[in-house]
Amino acid sequence: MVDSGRFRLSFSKEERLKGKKNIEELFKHGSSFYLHPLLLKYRSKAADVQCNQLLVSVPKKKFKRAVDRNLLKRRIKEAYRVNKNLLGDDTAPFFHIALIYLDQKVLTYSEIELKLIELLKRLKNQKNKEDEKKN
RNA sequence: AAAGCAAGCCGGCCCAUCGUGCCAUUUAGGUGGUAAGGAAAGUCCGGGCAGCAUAGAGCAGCGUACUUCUUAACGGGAAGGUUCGGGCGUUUUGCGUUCGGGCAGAUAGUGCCACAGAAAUAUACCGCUCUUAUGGUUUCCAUAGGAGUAAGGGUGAAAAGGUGAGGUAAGAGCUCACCGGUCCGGUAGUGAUAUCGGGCGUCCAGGUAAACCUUACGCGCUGAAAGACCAAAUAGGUUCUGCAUGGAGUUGCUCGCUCCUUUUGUAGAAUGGGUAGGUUGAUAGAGCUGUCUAGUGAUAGGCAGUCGAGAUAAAUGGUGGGACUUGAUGCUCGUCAUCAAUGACAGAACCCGGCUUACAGGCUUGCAUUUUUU
RNA sequence: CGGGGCGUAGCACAGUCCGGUUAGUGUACCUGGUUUGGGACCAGGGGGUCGCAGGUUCGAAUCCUGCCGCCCCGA
Repeated sequence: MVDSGRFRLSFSKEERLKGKKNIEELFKHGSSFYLHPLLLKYRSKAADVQCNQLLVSVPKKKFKRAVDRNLLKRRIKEAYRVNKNLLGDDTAPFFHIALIYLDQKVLTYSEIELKLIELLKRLKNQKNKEDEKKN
């Protein structure tokens, strides 16, 4: 399942972050990058997960209409789906990731994708550093 | 044909490809099917469903308010009544028609009615009329007082029915006619009411109940985070068993034995509650489509066909191409090319019936206007 | 999903329950005075679709209805 998911650019239920505990832990102890308009929070989870897990959030305060929030979440999830191989191979550690949209306007898909690629590259670098430390 | 008003309906297409939820199938790859709305929205009403409460009735509280009907129910809807306003027709101030807004009770009681005004629920400020006294220029006028008066003036949103005639010192439903009001009776209607006849001038007399209130009717409370079920890890509860231990008795002492509303520790087993988490509730229903019957209609009933999302940190998106609409630009002015808007409002969260609000564009019907053709 | 509250001058608030005088207070702003000048102080002044739209009423910031915006609470 995990391998096929990685090669086929899928984004299935297993790759979504859920559960109150997981999310509270991520927001309490996770590190973060910010690149307008996205805030990326992450926390490495070596042991108990089989793949990276993602959570997307668009604040209700910024977008009152449910249509706008759904559209942005879909665009972000799509951008992650297409570009998630930038995080590298399927070796541990895996991450819990939260993407929070912080702009006031609805940006187009191409704009969001560019920023997300940049963020994923940064996260990859962070992962490599951690590996070096271990070695 | 054009623009306008009203009502109703539709409200986003096609192909390829990469992905998402659910269902089916399959040897685990995969394949097939299916996937938001008319408002899914606001959460303003009403139900279903679930738990708790509950003998019955009343009080309190909340809601509704012309009539009849409709419905599971409603503050929704239908038909009717009445009144006000607009349009049209007739005709002349009535009737008809159409569109829209209202609708229990103000003689059951209480409260309030600022400012202005003499007076705001009761009144004599100015005025009008008669009269007494005094004075004068003795027809008449002035001053002071008494009586009558609600016609006129002025104030105000509002001043004890309107118009006309008679009447009078001046006036007044004081009297009369008409209109309006109210009460009683007849007739028509299920009824709101309508209409006819008669009585009432003590016609008892303002507004406000979206002030308290009265009357009639309705409502138990909570809300899917309801409720039901399964249940890891950790800690702890209860019971049983083993071992160790404390106290009392037996005894001179120890062991042993017996007892303790069984002290404490430890090991094992069983068991209930219950958290994370999961399953269910939860998608075939007051369903949809067609047709027939009943009814003015809302709606009801029969028959036939049909299954159209079921997520839960929450499923519909990305890319490329083509139609279509709109806008801009270009010019060899064509129903051509290029570019842009990827085209309104807006995303199911237990389910229904309504209401309210948002909505680009298109289509249909009706109404009246203008131009062209016959 | 359910419940509650708020919206009044540039800003922070009264007034709303129980309708009626010019919608008031502080601060900010403007003008003048005071001072060598500034601050503080004193005097005067301007500034309001009372969130929007309907309705009830003679009269609405206030009562009723429907919208809009903001904030808070409940797992």
